[in-house]
Amino acid sequence: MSTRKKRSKKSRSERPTLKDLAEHLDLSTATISLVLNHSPVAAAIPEETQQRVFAAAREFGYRPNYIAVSLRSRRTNSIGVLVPEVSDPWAAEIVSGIESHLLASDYTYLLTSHRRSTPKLLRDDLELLTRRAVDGMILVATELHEPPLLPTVVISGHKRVKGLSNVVIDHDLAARLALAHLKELGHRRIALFRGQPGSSDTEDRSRAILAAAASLKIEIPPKLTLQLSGEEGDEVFAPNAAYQEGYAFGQKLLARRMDFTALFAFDDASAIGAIRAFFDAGLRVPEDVSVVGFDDIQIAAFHNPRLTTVRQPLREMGRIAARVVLERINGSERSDGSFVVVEPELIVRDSTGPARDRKSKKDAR
Amino acid sequence: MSTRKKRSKKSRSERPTLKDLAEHLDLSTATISLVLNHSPVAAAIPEETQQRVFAAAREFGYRPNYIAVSLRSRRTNSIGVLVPEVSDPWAAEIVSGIESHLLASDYTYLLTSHRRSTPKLLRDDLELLTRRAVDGMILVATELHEPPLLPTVVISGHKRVKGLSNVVIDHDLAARLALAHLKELGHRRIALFRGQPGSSDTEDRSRAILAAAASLKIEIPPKLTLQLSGEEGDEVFAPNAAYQEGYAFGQKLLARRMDFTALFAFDDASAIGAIRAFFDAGLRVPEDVSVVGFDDIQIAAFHNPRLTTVRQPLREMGRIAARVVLERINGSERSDGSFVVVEPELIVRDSTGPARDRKSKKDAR
DNA sequence: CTCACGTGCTAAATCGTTTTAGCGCATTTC
DNA sequence: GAAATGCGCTAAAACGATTTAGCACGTGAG
Repeated sequence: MSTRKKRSKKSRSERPTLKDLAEHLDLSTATISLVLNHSPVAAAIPEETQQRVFAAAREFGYRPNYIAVSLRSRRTNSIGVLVPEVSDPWAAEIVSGIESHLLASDYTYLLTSHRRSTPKLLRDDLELLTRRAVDGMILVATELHEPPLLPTVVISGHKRVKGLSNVVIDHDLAARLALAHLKELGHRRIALFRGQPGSSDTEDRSRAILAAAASLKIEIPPKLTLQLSGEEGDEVFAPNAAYQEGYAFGQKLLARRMDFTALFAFDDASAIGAIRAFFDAGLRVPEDVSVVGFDDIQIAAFHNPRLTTVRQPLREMGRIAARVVLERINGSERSDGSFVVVEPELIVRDSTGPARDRKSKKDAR
Repeated sequence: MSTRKKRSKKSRSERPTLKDLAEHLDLSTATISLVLNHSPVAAAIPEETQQRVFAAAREFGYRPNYIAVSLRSRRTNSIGVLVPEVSDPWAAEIVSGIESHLLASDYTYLLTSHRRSTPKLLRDDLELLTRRAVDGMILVATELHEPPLLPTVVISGHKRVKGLSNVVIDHDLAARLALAHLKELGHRRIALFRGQPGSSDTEDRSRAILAAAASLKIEIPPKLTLQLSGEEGDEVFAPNAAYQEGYAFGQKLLARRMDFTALFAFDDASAIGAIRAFFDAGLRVPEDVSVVGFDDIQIAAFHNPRLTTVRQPLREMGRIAARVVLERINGSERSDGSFVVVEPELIVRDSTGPARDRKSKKDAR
């Protein structure tokens, strides 16, 4: 191949550019670009020339420089994804769903964790992603208070903000499913873990649970509702915060008068933490206390006891969010302040059982 | 401010460019760039002009266009990170460590999962990242067989390849810690889960374990060693594969003659899966079988029973890997085929206990 | 013969920055 | 009085693509 010689004339190991091809083919870069991109303008170029171009591109292993293309086209084919913490299994599963749709659509994503930091730092994260010129954003469980500058969708957000799309779960249904199940098992007075104040799901879920409890005549006394991350106002975000807090709050619950027969935890992680605390205090689950989680993260089905939980289709939600941002970016989709609502599902496993009657329970401590 | 007027003359909502500033200040873009970047050349420019430039930049909210800077400087300040699967808690924790170092160093990263696909597809992943013009790569538990084109470090890799840096754990120490612990508890014949054939840790860990077993006179019969993902050769990667396989293999183990008193699992996930299988078969852990995991993922301390495991400092390994790529990219670090070795630690919890003697065990089934 | 149109391309602008070479002028040096 | 130096800045090229306007030439119609 004489071409090899020609190529090495310029540079050994660098990737070939359009200019290199142009020189080799004795054509202009314009022509080559037109042909390679199957531009309609290229219709006028005879088949034979086109073949020469394709052949050369193949031979040289030509790949367009992404940066240059981005500069010209003003799009990077990348999405910014902001999660509370990557190593949280719940978030990881959503990210996995986002990823699968994005990569299949020839997009990449930049991931950042805000670690539940202050709103001010959150602005920095958004600023970072914007500076990196992402085409759109997906915010996971993170509330945005002002209209975004880019196509944005938030997963588990509930604010109706202009320019924002939301993917949410039907919390009323979720609450009814879980509480009806507990009621059927005889539970009448239960404890509740509310979410972190920063988490965008917290308010809506609590509201729905309280409403369902009222209509089902289940008591959830304020004394027995604990807000995760609520009291210490900690800036530092421990890696295993979710389990850890469930544990601490399980203990806190036990320290109060133990007149509840079930716990509805904010998520599976805090449920598992609480179960650990109950075990350590000599209680059994579900014999002494029933526990219902939320999310159905992977471990839920393998934990001991297997966790009864309200399943969120996390992966699916990620995929939907990805689809929606791409639609907003590429299409003429209006979807301002739109909501996509997905259905929860109650997965009954082994962490819930018939309620003990109150008196014997008190002895159990 | 008359500037406001001047700005809106050109474009309302677009970000201001150097040219906009230049027009406004009646200077050239060159000068402004020089000043803003504190270039030594700018030393000749009088303090007063510099202040004018800074002030205007602040007022206009000027941010250099990342794409343009990248095109010129031929670096994107981004790293490609390739993991088997994002939602695997083990990988997620490593990613979290990578992220913390990278973001602190003003780098971002592109994450992709290869989902243990074929080597051919893996090439596609690398190709994708290369096309996206990352400055370097971190491969997690993924073997590379040829010298990389970019600064690359692999976590848990063991190939000594030119141009590759490795972050590995001391598997000999890990094996000795775990097996000595089991021996002390009276275990003499144990089962073993080997890793997935694709996982770069598999071989080294197995070798170390077999060596340690030999020197401690512990039997690990081939009949009782199972290779995860080894037999079905499945292309499809289930999300919860790790737990699931542990479960399936726990059952498989029970189906064989149950003449082992302990299981050393390849990782915590398969350990937890196996424990689930043992429970479902009516066995207790650790009373009937002891189980040792590997990794110490977050759930390990909260599982029931709490998992005894060989701790890998996953987050730390991620951070180290990030540090090393950045050194390779920016510095004159040679580090060709270098190895950074981190220390494992045995965390004894509740999934291991004294070995039952053989006969009574057999009855237990 | 002239005009229109089609064919097969290319020149040049553009995206937004960085950076090198150097210009024009004033002052100092010998 | 010529040469050197310093000052304060700028022109222009470069990074690697995309895309619009249009050129030069040939053919066919009227």
